[in-house]
Amino acid sequence: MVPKTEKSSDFEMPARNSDETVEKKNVAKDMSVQRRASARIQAAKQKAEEELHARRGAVVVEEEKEKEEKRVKVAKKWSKKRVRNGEYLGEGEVVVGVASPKKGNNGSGNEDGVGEGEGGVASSLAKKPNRRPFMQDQNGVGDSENAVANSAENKGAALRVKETIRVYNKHYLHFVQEEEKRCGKAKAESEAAKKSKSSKSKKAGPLEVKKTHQRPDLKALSMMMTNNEILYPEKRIGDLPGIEAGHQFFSRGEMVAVGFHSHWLNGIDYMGKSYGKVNSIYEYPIAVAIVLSGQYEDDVDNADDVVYTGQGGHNLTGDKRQINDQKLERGNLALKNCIEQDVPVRVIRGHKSSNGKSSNGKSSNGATKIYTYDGLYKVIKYWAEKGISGFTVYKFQLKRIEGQPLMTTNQVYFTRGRVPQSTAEIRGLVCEDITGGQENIPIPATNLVDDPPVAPTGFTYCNSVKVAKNVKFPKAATGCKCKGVCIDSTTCECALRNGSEFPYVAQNGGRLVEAKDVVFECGPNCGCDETCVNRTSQKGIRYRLEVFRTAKKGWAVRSWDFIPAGAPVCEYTGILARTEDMDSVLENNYIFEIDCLQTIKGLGGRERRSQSGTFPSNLLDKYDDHGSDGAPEYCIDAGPTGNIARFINHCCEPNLFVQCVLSTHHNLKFARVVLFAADNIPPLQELTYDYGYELDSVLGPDGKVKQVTCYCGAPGCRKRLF
DNA sequence: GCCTCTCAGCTGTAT
DNA sequence: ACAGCTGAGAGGCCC
Repeated sequence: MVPKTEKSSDFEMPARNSDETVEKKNVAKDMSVQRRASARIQAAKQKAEEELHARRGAVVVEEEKEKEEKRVKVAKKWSKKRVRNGEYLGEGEVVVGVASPKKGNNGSGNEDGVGEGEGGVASSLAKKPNRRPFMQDQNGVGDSENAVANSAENKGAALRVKETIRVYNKHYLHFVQEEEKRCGKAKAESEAAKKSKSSKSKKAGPLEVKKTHQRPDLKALSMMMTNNEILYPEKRIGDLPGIEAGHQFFSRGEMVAVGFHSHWLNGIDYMGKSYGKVNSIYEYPIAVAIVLSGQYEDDVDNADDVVYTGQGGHNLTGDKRQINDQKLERGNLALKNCIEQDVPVRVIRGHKSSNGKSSNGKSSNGATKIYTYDGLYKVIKYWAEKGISGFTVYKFQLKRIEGQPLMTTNQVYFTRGRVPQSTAEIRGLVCEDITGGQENIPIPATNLVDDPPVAPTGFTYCNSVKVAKNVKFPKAATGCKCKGVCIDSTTCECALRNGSEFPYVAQNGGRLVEAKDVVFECGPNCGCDETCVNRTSQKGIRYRLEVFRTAKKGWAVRSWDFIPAGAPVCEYTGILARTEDMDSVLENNYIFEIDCLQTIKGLGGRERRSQSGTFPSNLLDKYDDHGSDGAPEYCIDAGPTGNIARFINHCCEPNLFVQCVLSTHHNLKFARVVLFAADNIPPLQELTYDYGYELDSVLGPDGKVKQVTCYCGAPGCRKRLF
């Protein structure tokens, strides 16, 4: 393969991921050694939020008040259940009836979130004096004028949707953690009981051990309802701001969390008769959303016509067959009423993922089903017929409303179906494995942009961090004394360092529950073995990744597998060097400052992860020698040598986040830098993280502030990389 | 009008 | 294979 000099026009985001340095000659003594940081700067986002608030205006205040009263009611209703649901109380530790502004200490470390002014964007659009349900126009599709006026708010709304789902995922993982703890305890108790039983050979009392997990997804939803974290808690007709046709959800729970379809079990979501008391425009019940489950893969693509079977008459506990006649009531009646009153219905299609295995043979993901919003449909007609079992079933014919964006195959189908299954199927393959066999799974490179296509060159692949000669790397710390795998978070020393909690859940091969200041993993001197969950980030690449060429951003990375939120993607490797030694390096875009300490302390414009101070000050005393309150002393240079992480691009609204991890030693200055999934990431979506440059922080050779345009394309893009 | 009770509805996950 | 939990709607109760 012949290396090719890049055309500078290819690099509007300068020299990111290029293997050949661009414009070197123009830079004499450039101060612009651009360094990535683990915490992002929020200025631009905050500004956008403020503008949004201003736009909402004072009118909304009154409406919010009204809404607030309703929230209090809902919270009261839910308070009992919440107590029953377990110990984890979620963020804000909400007291009944008090609406809590939430801080989204999740994922990318973004602040704000859903809670603050929950449903705010929507409410300004939705609220009419007589509480008429939200509807953009008679067809349910906004006219162009409205569309323009709403587009800016929709951007914010899309972000709110994303944040809400992150909150849901966080609650979900907390409850998985709680359940794993409970099951672990139950297992240990039952084993102990067995032992004593056999030793005594006496009849022990019946010990009921509930092994199965108790639906952490449902608990997460309960939690969100209690905390008023549901983005759109009131049912609405028509589209919801921030969710356009083609939007993918990864569980029924996500849709409930957003308020897109308000039940995790029912197929038909409808507004009941009680809505008629406050709004006499319609005859209720009327349907607002339906889920077509599992029958989609045999359907014709872009099918605009749907025949939907009504609900009822099923044998719920047994074989799920029809055992009774369906009646024209509840959801069925709601759909019928939609015909007569010309009310559009949101149609969501559920698809099964074809397989859950990655090429390494391990079970790779948690998503077995995804749900795609297919747009607004109108119910054309309905009829009753005798079903296969001989009982009456109601059928509803729905037709997609015209004027909505057409679904492409990629949007409609789960993209996994399009993923290559072998190297022979890969289009534009330029390198079968850039790792040279160093990773568990080969990482191919593809190039459909350049002519002739070239492979990434100019670096040596290394799957672990190499230490520069002049750096004294800390010695390995003493570890925990656990045997086998660490289970008891009250005795495992590594868990104690994490605040008496394991930071990971075992589900899907290990997932980080939430972003932390720093994660203490088990290391070489620990008593546990390599299967211990507290070594999650040390297990190498888990997903089938691909390096691919883009037109504007150089190289980029995507996964062929679904990556669940909280799963580790890769470590950032390279040469661990002193930051001051890097000042003389020209145009190196691969330097990552290890700024764990600065993030914990919120120094240098970095956003703190733990607002509530979950990182105890005594620990900070223990792991910090107070010698470096200014700039990070050490960095990782992935320029000459590095791994897959060096190809991952920046994005202002990324799907990965940076997590500092300590495993072999406990020196924060030398923390490992690991990238985790902030969201559920579908196959073939580009992987990105926030480089975290502070605006105006990079100076050019002339001493002036250097500005570089960002081309990430995110709706909330800050327009500048730095 | 408010409160309480009943029951339809089918997914997610472990085995 | 099986646990899971909301919310519509009906009925009862009180003012």
